[in-house]
Amino acid sequence: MAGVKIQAPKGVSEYVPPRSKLFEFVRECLINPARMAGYQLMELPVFEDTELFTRGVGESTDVVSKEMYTFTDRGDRSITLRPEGTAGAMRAVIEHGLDRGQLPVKIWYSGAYFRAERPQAGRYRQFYQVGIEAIGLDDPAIDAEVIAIADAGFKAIGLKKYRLDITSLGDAHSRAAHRVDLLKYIQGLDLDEATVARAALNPLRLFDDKREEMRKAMAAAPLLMDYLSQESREHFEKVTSYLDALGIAYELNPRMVRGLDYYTGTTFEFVHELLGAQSGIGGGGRYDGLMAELGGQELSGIGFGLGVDRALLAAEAEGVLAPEGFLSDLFIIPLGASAMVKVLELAQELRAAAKSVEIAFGDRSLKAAMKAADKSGARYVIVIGEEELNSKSVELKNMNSGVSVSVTIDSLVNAL
RNA sequence: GUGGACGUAGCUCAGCUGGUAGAGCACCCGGUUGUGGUCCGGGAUGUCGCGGGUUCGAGCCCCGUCGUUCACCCCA
Repeated sequence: MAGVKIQAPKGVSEYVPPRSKLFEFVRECLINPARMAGYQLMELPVFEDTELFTRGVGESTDVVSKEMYTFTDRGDRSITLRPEGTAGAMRAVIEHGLDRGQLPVKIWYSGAYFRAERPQAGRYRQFYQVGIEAIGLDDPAIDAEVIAIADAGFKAIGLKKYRLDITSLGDAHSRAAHRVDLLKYIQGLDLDEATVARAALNPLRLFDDKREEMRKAMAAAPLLMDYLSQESREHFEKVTSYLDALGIAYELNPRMVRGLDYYTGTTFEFVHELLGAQSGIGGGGRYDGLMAELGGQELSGIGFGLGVDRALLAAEAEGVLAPEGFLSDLFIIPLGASAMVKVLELAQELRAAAKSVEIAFGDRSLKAAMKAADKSGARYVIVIGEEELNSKSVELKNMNSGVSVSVTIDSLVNAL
């Protein structure tokens, strides 16, 4: 009778209790620093016009050329499930004219993203990110702040075993000059077909090849850092000096490669030590041409995307537990049908007073209800039956110490 | 997209050279009157991922498929 079992689509990440508690904690940690710095929420669609990504992210990127979930809707429009957040955020900023108001525009967002890749540890087809964008400011101090906000998020989670890689991709002139020399260098190498194809799309990608022989082959390749214009170099030096002042450790990594075409200038990546092949827990950088490319004002911008799934994996690898603040304050056990009404009322009242309350539902034995109270992790438990309804007082039991004290029902709020 | 490993109760796994399945944990009930965590007793649970093949007979062998996982590619 029962049909074939329906499973979640391949490679999606989903979180159910008890692990979802840690997910909630991790995501909150990553969002909060942005709020504390005056960034405001932007709630965006998960699907967009396909062209937004081909134009914004770049057709030469793997993300766009082979990892997008694209479909045609009923109006014959080409729609794509967002593979990243920045392009959509820029589109919304332009569409709502935020770029014509006070600058910088500082926003944060969080949600699901989609990439049709082969799943792997820390790599999912639907995954979660927290991102921020600061638009309309060239000040290197904002670069440092953006990086500091990401770092604060990881620290809030309790992560320790990660490092920050940072580099500068310079401006268009710097990159063009470097590209000529890099291509010349690459032509002198004996490469396989696939690698030649990659080099044609974006020669910088070869710096990221994990194969030992390629690492050796690229060891003497010209570095973009050596081609930076005076202006780019000064900007970058200020960014790093600010990070020094903030006590944020970083590693200059001139071979760092980012997968999205819009990056310019300062770029960075947070890498966790315990994560395996998919070790990047967050990354970002400047995208000084993106706004104009998408039809907006000629404004520079900088932002990041932090991987909630990977940060969670990192937290687990480091033994971080969800804090106790996620447990209930009180667990109420009604005894007998007449007590339930009072219990529902009481719970409503206490919750309105910001106390978290759980109720033992169902007609189960007191012993079973106590066990449920124990497992819920609630701090206190009370039983409400005939006696309590008459006396208007309850035994407030501390589940940790096992000690209980008698308090009136009216004074419960204060006792918790 | 390419390559390797794996797929047995909710979870972690065992299952000898093929003879129609087991453990631990979790879960439920109980250990006499309304208070959990330990202990004791009892209990439910599986189309052995799915489909096909070989065989008298397959969880164990073969093929396919779906999924998981690890790496490459790529990236959060």
